[in-house]
Amino acid sequence: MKFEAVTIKDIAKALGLSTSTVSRALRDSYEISPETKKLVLEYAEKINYHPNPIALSLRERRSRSIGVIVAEIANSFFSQAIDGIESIAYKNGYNVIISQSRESFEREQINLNYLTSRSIDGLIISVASETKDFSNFKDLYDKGMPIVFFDRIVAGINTHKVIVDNYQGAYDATRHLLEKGFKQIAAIANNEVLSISKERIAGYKAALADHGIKENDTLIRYCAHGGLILPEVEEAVSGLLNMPVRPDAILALTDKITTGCLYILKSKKLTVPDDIGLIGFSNSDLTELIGPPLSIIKQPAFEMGEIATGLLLQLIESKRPVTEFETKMLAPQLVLRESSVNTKSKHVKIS
Amino acid sequence: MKFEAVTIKDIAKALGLSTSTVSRALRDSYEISPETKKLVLEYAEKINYHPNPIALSLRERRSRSIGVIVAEIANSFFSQAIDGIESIAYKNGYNVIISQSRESFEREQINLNYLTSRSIDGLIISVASETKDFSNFKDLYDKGMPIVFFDRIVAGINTHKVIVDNYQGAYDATRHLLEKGFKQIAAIANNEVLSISKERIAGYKAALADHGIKENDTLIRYCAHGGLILPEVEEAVSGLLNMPVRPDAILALTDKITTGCLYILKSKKLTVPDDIGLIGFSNSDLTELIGPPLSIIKQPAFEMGEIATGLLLQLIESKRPVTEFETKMLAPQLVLRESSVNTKSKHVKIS
DNA sequence: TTGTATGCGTTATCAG
DNA sequence: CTGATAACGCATACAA
Repeated sequence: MKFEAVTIKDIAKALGLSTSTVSRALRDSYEISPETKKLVLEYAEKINYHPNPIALSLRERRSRSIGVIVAEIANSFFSQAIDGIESIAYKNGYNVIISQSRESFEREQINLNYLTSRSIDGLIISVASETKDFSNFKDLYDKGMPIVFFDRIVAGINTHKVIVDNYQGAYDATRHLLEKGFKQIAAIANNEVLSISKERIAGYKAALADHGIKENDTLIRYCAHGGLILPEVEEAVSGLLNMPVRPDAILALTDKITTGCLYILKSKKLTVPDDIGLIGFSNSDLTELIGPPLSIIKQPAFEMGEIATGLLLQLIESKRPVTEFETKMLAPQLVLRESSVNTKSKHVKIS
Repeated sequence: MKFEAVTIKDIAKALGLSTSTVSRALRDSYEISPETKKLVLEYAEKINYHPNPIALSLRERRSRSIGVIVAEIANSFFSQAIDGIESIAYKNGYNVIISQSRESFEREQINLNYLTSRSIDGLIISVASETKDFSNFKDLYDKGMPIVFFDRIVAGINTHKVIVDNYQGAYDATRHLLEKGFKQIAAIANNEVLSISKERIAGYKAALADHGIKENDTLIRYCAHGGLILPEVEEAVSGLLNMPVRPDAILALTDKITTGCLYILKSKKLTVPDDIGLIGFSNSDLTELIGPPLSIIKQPAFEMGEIATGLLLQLIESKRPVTEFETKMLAPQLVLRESSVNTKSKHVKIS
């Protein structure tokens, strides 16, 4: 009843051959007699032999598995990205080991250590909102670990990064609100240090500037922990609503924050867009059903996962270090509920 | 620049010791001189030594990783369950390797083979809707692989299973529709062979019977592929709407089907509950924001993942075969939007 | 207390 | 064409 798997040795013994011969037969090696080969293959099939992947890993110094670290699995954006990651990994015979940072630097680093130390061949990561110190990523990368960053990237490490055009997404969203007649547009972003926050806030500011509206930093709120808990978003929203001059619209810059805003506005009995304007990043497949109609900015999460994995496997298998700074950019999709749907998607390589 | 990790051998060489001594020092073994131990530990710390988990796995015949197979990662129910799984695994030092069947039997079996053959210590699985042949699970289990089924379980294998009280959930939902005055209640379920379909349909029928309504099998539709693609749900919905006597309400028996119904009804410009009643299983964190108010049945997915993992780790670590048939049951939560929120949760052990 | 030898399952190298 | 041997990194039974 014990779980005893069959090994090459078992086959060798049963057939009166040496393990090396059996190995060669299974590997379809060049020098092997057809009869022996047939014999071995048939017997292996019969007793349902499968090579032990761990032994293979030890020998080949590769685990054929890639690590993934995201803030939260149960978040539409990330789960869609993981879907894409798994798809490509599966096609290429790789396993996907997932772990979540829950926006905690400490937990991220523990997972990082845990996954690395040679049990993964490469890493795909979207950094935690708390993370300010990227030296461990840098060290790991310098030691030769293939890494691809996605969504929340780390500047200063010359490896692949997969992101949407966050600047443009936020710009478009802000412009949409402006065109709808909103004037005092507030923005709620994830932690200030994150690449996505910086880029999105920059797009927001640019849109305001282009419409001749003076930016006002008191209208910008950050959620230090990525809005992981509702009270954090509530504080931001309440802070905005209690301002002397109340903003007339909110731009929510992540999935989590958009959802948070929806709940809080609902609890405060504020309807969108009559009482207050709202547009936000969201990847839920239900946002388009939310009433009153809510315009959203949707990221091509699945595709980002696919692309990131393709690049990572390329890095892993070519074994060559990335010598040039490459970034793939995809445009996020602005889904306007009141007007037409604007679907643009493109790849841009920037240097 | 190559990724050369430091090994015990490196430490041994540097310190002029044997690998076994170093190993013992690191393992905090019984007989080892304090000085040597200190020396080794400090040096290991200094050069950032981490044991190679693959070598450990080979030697200990355990990988400290568990496999998870679900239909789709990008599905709220499953991603929440995976969240729970990862939480417990993380706490216990286990890795989680995920893969998706996409409701395909073939892909499920490939993943199964892939994950097993000794690279995982245990398996948590929710079977694909296509799967009718469970012999591979049975064989695997008989060979000693610890397995825990969740949500979509397999009868006839005496191992742990984690499910909600599907019968009761569907019963409550149906009763809710009946109490709202709906008479002709249709049901759309996942593949007929699935445990969840059978249990939920049974609950649905029982509620009808208890209200003196004769069950009508033409009002029950199944999605052979779990409603993975929208057209499949559309066919079911359209079929129902085109019936001579059109049903006045729909009970959607999975997340995917509920979302599908919402989209299809919307495209047909039918509003809920004025044009047609609707209640469904859903785990999205946005369903409660959908307008008009939609009542849903929400499963404790996160907790199910946690419990399944706890049980699995117990199986793995105790190494004893499950001798008694155990099933943990949790009541699903009926979230009634129009009335009060009914939150009941309990553990029931059935035999 | 420490060192030597062995094995976990596999493949590559080198003899035969 | 096939077999013996070493090695991947680690832990342990056995020797010293």
